[in-house]
Amino acid sequence: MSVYAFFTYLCPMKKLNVKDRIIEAASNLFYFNGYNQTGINQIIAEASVAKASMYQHFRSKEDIAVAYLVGRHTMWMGKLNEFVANQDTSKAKVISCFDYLVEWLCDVEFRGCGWQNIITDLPQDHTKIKDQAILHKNEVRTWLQDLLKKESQYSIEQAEELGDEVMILIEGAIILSQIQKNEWPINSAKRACLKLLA
Amino acid sequence: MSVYAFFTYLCPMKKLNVKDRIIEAASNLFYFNGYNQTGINQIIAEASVAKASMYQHFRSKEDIAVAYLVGRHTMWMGKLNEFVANQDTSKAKVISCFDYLVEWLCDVEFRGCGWQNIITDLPQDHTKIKDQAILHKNEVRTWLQDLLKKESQYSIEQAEELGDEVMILIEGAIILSQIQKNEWPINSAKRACLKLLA
Amino acid sequence: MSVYAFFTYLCPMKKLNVKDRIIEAASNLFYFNGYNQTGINQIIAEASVAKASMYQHFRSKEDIAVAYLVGRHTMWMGKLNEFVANQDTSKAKVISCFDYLVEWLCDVEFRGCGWQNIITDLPQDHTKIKDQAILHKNEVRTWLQDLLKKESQYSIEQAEELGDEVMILIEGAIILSQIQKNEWPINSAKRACLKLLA
Amino acid sequence: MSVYAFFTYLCPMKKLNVKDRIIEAASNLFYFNGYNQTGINQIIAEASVAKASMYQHFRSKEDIAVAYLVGRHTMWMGKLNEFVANQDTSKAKVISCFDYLVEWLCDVEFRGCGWQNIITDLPQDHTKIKDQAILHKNEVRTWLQDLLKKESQYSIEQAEELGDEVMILIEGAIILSQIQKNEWPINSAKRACLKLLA
DNA sequence: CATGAATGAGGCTTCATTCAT
DNA sequence: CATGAATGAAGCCTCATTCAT
Repeated sequence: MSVYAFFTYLCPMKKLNVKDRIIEAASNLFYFNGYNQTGINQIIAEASVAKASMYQHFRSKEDIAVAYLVGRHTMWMGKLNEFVANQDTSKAKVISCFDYLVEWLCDVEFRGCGWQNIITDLPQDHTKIKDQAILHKNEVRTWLQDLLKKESQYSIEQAEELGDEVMILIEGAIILSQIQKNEWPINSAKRACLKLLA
Repeated sequence: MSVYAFFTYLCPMKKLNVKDRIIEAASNLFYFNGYNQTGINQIIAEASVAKASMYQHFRSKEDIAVAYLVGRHTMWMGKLNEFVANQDTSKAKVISCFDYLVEWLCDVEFRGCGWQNIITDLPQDHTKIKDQAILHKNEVRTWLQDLLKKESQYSIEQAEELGDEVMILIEGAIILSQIQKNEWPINSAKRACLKLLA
Repeated sequence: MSVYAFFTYLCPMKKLNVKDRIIEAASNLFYFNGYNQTGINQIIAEASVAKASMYQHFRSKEDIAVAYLVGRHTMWMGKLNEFVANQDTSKAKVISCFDYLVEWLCDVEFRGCGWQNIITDLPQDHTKIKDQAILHKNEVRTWLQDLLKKESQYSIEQAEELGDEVMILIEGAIILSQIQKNEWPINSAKRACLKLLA
Repeated sequence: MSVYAFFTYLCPMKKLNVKDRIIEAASNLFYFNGYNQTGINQIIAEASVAKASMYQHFRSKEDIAVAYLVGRHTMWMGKLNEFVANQDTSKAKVISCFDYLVEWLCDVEFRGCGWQNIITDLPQDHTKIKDQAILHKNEVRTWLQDLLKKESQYSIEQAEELGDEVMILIEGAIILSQIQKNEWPINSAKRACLKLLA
């Protein structure tokens, strides 16, 4: 299965306890099938956990989703940092983000972004989930800006603006490749990124 | 209510018949609340229609969504064309797309793209809806490329590449402004667009 | 298709008018799929008739079923009489009834008796349909008794008793072959009939 | 109420739990009103159970029917064995089956056979119910044959043939008495049985 | 004689959650 | 820490029938 699937990424050696089994099961179901498409019963079946045991650890389905997103953030940022580590310059790291996207999204058959996917069709009151999305996207944004700020080529202001622009290319590439089930949007985004950072 | 809300855009004068009442009610609910958050009962209540009347016109909830997306496409492209009409050059029209985004998305309180929102959390077998999203995005893509091809500044190849890059900026701006509930992503996207088309 | 399927048996040459088209369509659907499994919409679709046209000819679904049963009675008794016509003696005619059952039931893949099938799962108030079943079974009963009364071998009383016994063998053979989807019950019934009429 | 009505036959003393309450309510409704005439809502109302509780115990309405038929089989065979127990010979036991039919069918006002009634008007895909009918009828058939094999009067072959013939008389008597709402078919069947076993 | 839109009642099933054990 | 029974609300959909045209 996809290396981007298992939450096990976070603790690959230990036998998982109940809470982590729930999170892992829910993570794969939420990401690959969707939050609304995933029922509580599916989660406990997949996790081999009793229903009330689950509600002992999580107040609601939304809370499980929050745990899923927290874990996914750690995993996703970890993989990203790993991926760009072998690039020499900050600018090269930023550009190689798009290679990361290709690897990731092809691997998950263009299932798109876990945060984008979950916030688009949610009850009005599921604010905790929406907050997670804001949090995650802000961290990615800052991560990009921080890298570009290390490039003497750009002023602080330029670095921030460029970071935002790259961020938007990333978001657009993810959602468009998901709709089209094709990697061309990621390639186009990389090309645009190269022009902007020139 | 938002000028982008009512399907009535398409036939603003006539008293709506049952089918159109259903589409209008469903359109607003699907767009503003989400496809999964909207029940058949809500739709028929809002449209003041009996349940079986609804199923006389639409085989399933998915089919209503398809009608919604078809109508929304006409509305959205119409508004876009109207908006950019007062620009002199093709390039200016493309750039003013981002002003269109600002007007639209602020008006709907950053509710995002109807097609992006509906395809991210859907049963596997809802292919008709997914096809509508592909269709819509392809039309926007072609629309952008066709405009840029009219600019003698660019070769055919350049126009196509630039069109794709602008497309990605648009998609990224929409989804990111939706998550952040803020227009900065649209402004950043416009800035990036200006650089790319320079 | 099965020669026992089409109601057309009754008027094989003429182009069918609306009423007859409805009866024919309903007949095949009621018999082969079941009364409860058959919807009004299926009937009008199969008959290529508008819904209100149908309600012009029949007050209710039950009334269509009555027309179906009346037609089926004529058809079924007609085929039976045709089948036994080449037998010389009355007793031989009665015995050959079971050959008729084999031909008929194999042809319709052991779909069983139209009257038995329709009266077993019906709203309490569908008395008109139940009456049709009583009528039909009484006619078959009388038909058998009348044949046996022609045999000088039996007294009137004996003929009536034997007729009832044969009737029961026929009913049992039909329903049991339907459950088992096999012709052995018909063969066993014929064997028993031979013993009783000996 | 009829002693043949309540599933309580199986556990007459204990206070019934939810699952058994469902089976009992459904059993009476399915048998006396028919499978198609009985809605889930009626069952849960009669059983005083919440809808979702019901679906915790049974995957579908068909599954409830299977449980009904399994329970009915135990009840029906039990009552039959009880009834014929006081007969001395195997032959007498077989013959007294028809007295059992009279007692039973008069008691239930000629409502007929639960298995015959349920398989005649069923969706194509309800195979589990149809299988139950085959199972039940096979057990009755074997039960008759086994009894007759104990009679030294008959060879094995004769016993099997006679068993089948009696089986058909039983089936015919049940369905015909149901249509006619009268016990004469059972009496005729008994008379025929006496002749065949002579 | 034909049409198809409109209906109210009800069909079966699933949801996330809580409770007693 | 685990269990699974029980729940109310809601899910999507189909029924036979009537109405205005």
